[in-house]
Amino acid sequence: MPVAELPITATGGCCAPATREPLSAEKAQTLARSLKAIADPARLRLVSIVAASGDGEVCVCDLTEPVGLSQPTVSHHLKVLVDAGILHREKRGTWAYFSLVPGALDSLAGMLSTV
Amino acid sequence: MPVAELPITATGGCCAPATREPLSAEKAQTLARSLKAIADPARLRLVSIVAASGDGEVCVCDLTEPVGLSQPTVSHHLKVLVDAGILHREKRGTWAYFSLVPGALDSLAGMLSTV
DNA sequence: CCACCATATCGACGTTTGTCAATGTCTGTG
DNA sequence: CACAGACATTGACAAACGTCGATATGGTGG
Repeated sequence: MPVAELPITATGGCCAPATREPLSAEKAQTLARSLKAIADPARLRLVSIVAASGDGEVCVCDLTEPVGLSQPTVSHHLKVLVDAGILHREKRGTWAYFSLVPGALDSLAGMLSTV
Repeated sequence: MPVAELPITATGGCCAPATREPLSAEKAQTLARSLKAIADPARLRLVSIVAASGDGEVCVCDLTEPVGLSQPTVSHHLKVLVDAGILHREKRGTWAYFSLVPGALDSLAGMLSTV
């Protein structure tokens, strides 16, 4: 499930109870899936490289060498990140350009700190 | 490595360059290790239950039933969370009480959103 | 001291994950 | 059209992971 579709927990609301409700099994499942997508050193570095790039767009050929992994492996990691809604893929001609989905990481971070 | 020991990235500093440096392999490795610790539905629920408890302390016997897992499995997950610096274990008599390490999840969330 | 209870550890098992080589697909070029 | 280059997909394999039953440990109460 893309990060953007994850339900936001009770924004606003003046009277949150002192003891919150624990996560349901389903919400824990979906949140864990998103976190698993980013909880990998290679994928963290890939996301980091995309985020650090000046124009916010990187093609696979620019990613293979910095992480020191084969092209199929990098492609696999990118697919995981795209499926999780963290990266966006845009194919132009022969190349595929990847960019950060705005707010995706922040959304994940927010849900993590309110678990 | 406990979350508390993870280096904080460049707090302050007025002149961060426009394009940040990508994560080093070592930092990606340690951050991934911490994220993996929390990126599991059972562990998310365990942390959630501890966080939602009124007095902030829960013993294992109170955790086994809500997550629907065997006692050894719950004990294993709790060990992972303690080793990651997310939960704190205090043994009093026969029982072991678990509590959230203050700021651990927030620290993780912060590093996640600045990757 | 012995039996009991809560918890931790061990050993085993099936599943998932990360990785690569080989191959497929599509696009631009000679 | 044939070829080359960029990327995706497939298949295979080892390593890591989640889970449980059995067992060990260590404090409590009779």
